[in-house]
Amino acid sequence: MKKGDHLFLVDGSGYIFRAYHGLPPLTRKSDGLPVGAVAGFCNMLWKLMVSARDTEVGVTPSHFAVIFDYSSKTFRNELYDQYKANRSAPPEDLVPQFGLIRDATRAFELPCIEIEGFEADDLIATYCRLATEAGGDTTIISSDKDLMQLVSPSVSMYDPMKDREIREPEVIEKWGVPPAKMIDLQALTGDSIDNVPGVPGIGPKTAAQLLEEYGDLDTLLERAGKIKQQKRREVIIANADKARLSRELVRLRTDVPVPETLDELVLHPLNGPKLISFLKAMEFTALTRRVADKTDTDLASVGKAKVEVETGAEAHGPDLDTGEPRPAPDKDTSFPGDRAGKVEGKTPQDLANKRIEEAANSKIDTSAYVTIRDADTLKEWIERAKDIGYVAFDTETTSLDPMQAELCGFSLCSEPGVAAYVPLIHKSGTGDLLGGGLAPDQIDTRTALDLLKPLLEDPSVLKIAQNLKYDLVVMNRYGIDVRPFDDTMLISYVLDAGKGGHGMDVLAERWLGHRTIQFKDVAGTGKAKTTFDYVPIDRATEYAAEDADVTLRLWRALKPRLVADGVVAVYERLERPLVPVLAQMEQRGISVDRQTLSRISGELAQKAAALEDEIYELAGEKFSIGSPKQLGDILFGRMMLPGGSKTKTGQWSTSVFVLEELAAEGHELPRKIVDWRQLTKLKSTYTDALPEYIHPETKRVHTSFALAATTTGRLSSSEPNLQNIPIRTSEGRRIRTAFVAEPGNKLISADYSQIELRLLAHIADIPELKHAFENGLDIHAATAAEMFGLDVEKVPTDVRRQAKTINFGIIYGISAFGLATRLGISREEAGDYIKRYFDRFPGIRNYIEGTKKRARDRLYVETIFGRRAYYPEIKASNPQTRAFNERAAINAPIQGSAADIIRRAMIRMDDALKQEKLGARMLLQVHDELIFEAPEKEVDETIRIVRAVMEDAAMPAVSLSVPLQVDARAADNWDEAH
DNA sequence: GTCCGACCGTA
DNA sequence: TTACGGTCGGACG
Repeated sequence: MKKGDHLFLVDGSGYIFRAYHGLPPLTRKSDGLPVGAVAGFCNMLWKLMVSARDTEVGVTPSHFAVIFDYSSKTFRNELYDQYKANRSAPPEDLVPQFGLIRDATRAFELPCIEIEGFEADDLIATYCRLATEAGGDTTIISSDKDLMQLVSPSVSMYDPMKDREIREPEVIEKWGVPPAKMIDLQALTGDSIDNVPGVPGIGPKTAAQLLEEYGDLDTLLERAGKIKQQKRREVIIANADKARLSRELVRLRTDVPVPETLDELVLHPLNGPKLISFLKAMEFTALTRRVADKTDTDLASVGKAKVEVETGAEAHGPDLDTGEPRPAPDKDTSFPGDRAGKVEGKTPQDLANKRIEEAANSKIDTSAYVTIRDADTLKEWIERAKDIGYVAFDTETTSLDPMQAELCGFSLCSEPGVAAYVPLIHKSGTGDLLGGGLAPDQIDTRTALDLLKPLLEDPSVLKIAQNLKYDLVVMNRYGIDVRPFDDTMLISYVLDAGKGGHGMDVLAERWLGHRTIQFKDVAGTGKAKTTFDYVPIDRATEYAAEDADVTLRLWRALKPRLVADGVVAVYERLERPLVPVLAQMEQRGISVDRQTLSRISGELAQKAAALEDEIYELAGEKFSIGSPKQLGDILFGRMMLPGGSKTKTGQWSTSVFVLEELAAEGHELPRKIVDWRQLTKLKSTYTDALPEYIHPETKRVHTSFALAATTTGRLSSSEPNLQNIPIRTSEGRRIRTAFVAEPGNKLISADYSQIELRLLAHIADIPELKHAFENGLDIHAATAAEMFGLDVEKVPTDVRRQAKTINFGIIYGISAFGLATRLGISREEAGDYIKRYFDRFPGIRNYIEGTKKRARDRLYVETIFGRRAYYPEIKASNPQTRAFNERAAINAPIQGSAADIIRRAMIRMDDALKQEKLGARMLLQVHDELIFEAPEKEVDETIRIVRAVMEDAAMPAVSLSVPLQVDARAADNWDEAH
C-alpha cells in the first residue's frame, strides 16, 4: 500500500445488527430462511465496490476487507469479567445470517478477517494504523461510536445507511469532543450495552464539559477535588478506578497480529459467476441481474451455490423429539474459502467437536454401495453431486505410478454412506487364462469421462479427494482438470503434522474408528497380485466406493478443525495451491541421458571389481563386502583391528567414521572398503536405478513429490528420489551430468543461499548475524570473528570450519555431545564453544529456551507462516526421547519456515513466468533449490524472474528482517548449472 | 514375501 | 546435532 491508496474496512459484525434493526423486517427466502440482513449487506458491498465514488465518501477503494468479531470472549474479559456480560442472545431469525454474511463476503472475494481474542474494532484499529503508516487513507464502514476514536486526517468513517461521512467535525458535533478524546469520554460515560461501567451519572454532555475544562481524563482525575459541583466531585473521586478500567476497555488495540497484510487486501475485480451463484442461492433477483450486467456474465450459465446454514437449534444437541443425534446438515459451503459456520454461542471449536463426534459415531456399511453400469445412472449421480455442491472423488487405476496408470474406474460420494463405483475397463475371468476379455455392462471410458469432465471442472462444485495429486495427474492425462478441490490428506497434514500418518487407512482408523478394505485384500499380494482391472466388479465396488465414502466423512470431520485450530491460511495458501504445481512438475519430468549413466555404470563396475580383488587379498578370504555383519567380524574378529565400536544392536559398527579412523592409522583394508562402498552405492542407487525410471513414452524421469510426508513442511521425493542426487564427491557429481536439457534449452538451477541461517537470524533476532547478511559477509567467518574477537578477513580456515559446524549445530538443536563428536574434540571443549556462542549471541539462547517451553506448553511449534509441527513426545520421561524431541522442535521452525518460503515461490512461479511470456518449466525442488528447463534464448530473463520470485517469496505475509539471496546459473546439465 | 537395521546419498 | 528415501543383508514367516 502506498500514498494515494484507499482502504475500506467494513465492520461486518456491527453491520449485521444495524441492518437487522434498520431494514424492513422479515425478508425471507422461499424456504423460509431469513435473509434480510444478508440482502442489505450484499447491496452495500456491491455499492461500495462499484460506485463508492458516487456516495459521500467520493473515492474508489484500492483495498478492501470485511472484519468480524470472532467470538464474544476477548482479552477484555480478562480485564473485566463483566464486559458485555449482559448481552442477550441475538434474535432467532438473525442467527443463521451470521454465517451467510461471511459466505457473502467470500462470494465477493473480499478478505474476511476475524481473530480469536479480539473484537472486530481492534482489527479495524490495527489496519487503520498500518494504512496510515503506509501513507494511505482509510474509510471505516460503520457508524459505531466505539470506532470514532480512530477518526483522523487519514481515517474517516462512513455510515452506509445514511450515506453520511463522519470526520472530525461530525464527531465534535455529535459528542462535543474531538476523536482523540473519545476514549476519555467513553471512559467517563461508560456503555450500558457493552457493560462498560464508566462513572455513574456522567453522561456525554457532562463528560464533554469536564474534558473541555480539564483536557483529559488523567488530569481530571488528578484534580477531581477541585470540581465545584459537590455531587459530581464525589462521584468522580469514588469511581476513578472504574473510569480508568473503562478507559482500557474502550481503548482499541492497534497491535493485533493481523493475519493478512495490507497488500493482501488489494481489491480484485469481481468474479461474476461466483458471486452470481451465491446471489441466486439467496434469491436476490434484482442484485443478481445488476451483477450479471456489470460483469458481463450469462445468467443462465451459472448455477445456484450450495450454502450451509448453521442454525442455533443445532447447538442444542440431540433432537429433542427423538433423542437421536441430529442429522448433520448435508450441505456445506461451495466456497472453498470456507468459514466457521459460527454463530453466537457456537464457536468454530463447537462445530469441529460436533463433526468429530459425528464421524466417530457413524457406521460404515460397505455392502450398501452402488455399481453404475449405464450412462443415464451416471448422469443422475453427477446431477445429484451438482445439486449438493460437493462430491468426494477417487480413481482406481492399474498402477501406483500416476504417469503409467490406466484408469479402471472411479467412485463418487456426496452423502455419507451413499457412494457409487463406475467400472470402465474391468476384465472378466482372472486374466491368467484366456486373456480375460472386457466384462459386460460397463460404460465406455470416453463416454463416462465426457459426462464426468463438466463435473470435475465445474467451478461451483467442490471435489474432495484423498491425495488429489495422484488423481490429478491421472485425470490430466485423460484431458481433465479437477477444481476446485479439497484434499483430506493435506487437511490432516496441516492439522496434525507430527502426530502420525495421513494416509486414508490411518485416518479412517483414527477418526472414523473404521478399518478400510485393504488393496491387497481385493488385488491379492505377491505372485497372485493382479491389477485393479482384474478385480471382480462387485468386489471393486465395495473397495472403491468405500474410499470415496471415507474421504467424504473425513472431510466433514476434519475441515471445520482448520478454522477451529486457526490454520486455514496454511492450508489454503501453502498446501492446497501446491497440488497442481507439483502435479505439473511430475508430469513434465526431467530428461536423463541413458548413455551417460550406462558409461559411468560400466566404469564404476570395473573399479569396484578391481577393489573387490584387493579386498579379498587383504582380508585373506572372500566375503560379502556389503554385509556390515560379515565385515565387522573380519575387521574386529579375525584381523583384531583396534578401536571398534558397537551399534545399538550389538553389532560391530563399520561406519565411514570407524573405517576412516582405521585408515588414518595406516590400515589398508578399511580405506578400500570405504572406496568400494562409494562406488557400489553410486552404481546401485543411481547409475543402475535411474534408467529404470525413464518413461517409455515421454523418455523422461518423473519423480513423485510427497506433500505430507515430513513433520516440518518439507517435500520429499521418491521413485526415484531426485532430492539426493550426489554432489559432494567428484565421482558422484558425474551422475548429475546425466540430467540434461532438451536441445535448444538449458537447465537453470536457482538456490537460496544460507536460507536457514538467515531465518535463524530473523526468528531469534540476532543483530550480528543480520548485519553480516546485510553486508554480504562470509557468515561462518563472521561468526568465528564475533566469537573469538578476530578480524573477519583474518579468520583461519579451520576456525571458520569449526564456526560453520557450530552454526549448523545451532540450527539442529545443538548438544555438547553432538558438537564434540562432529568436531572431534572433548565434551568440555564443545561445551565451552557453545557457551561462548550463547554469550556472544544471547538471542540464540532465548530462542532455544523459548521454543522448548512453547513446545512443552502446547506440544507444537510453528513456522513464521503459522505451520504447526507437533512433538507429542516432548515431555517423555525417557531423557533421550525428550532431548531428541527438543532438538527437533528447535529445528522445525527454521527448517519449516524455509520450506514454507520455497513453497510460496513455487506457487507463484508459473504465473510469474507466464506473465513475462517465458517458456521456462519448473521441474524439480531440492529443499532450497529449484530446477528449471528454459529456452536458451530466454535464459537471462528467466533467471531474473526466478530470482525475484524466490527472493520476495516471504512477502507480503512476512517481512523478513534479513535479505534472502538466490544464486542462479544455467548450463546444459545439472552439474554445471549448480 | 515382508520387515528391520545399517548404511549413505541429499538439504 | 535436523529432515528425508533407497539399497542391501539378514532374519523371520
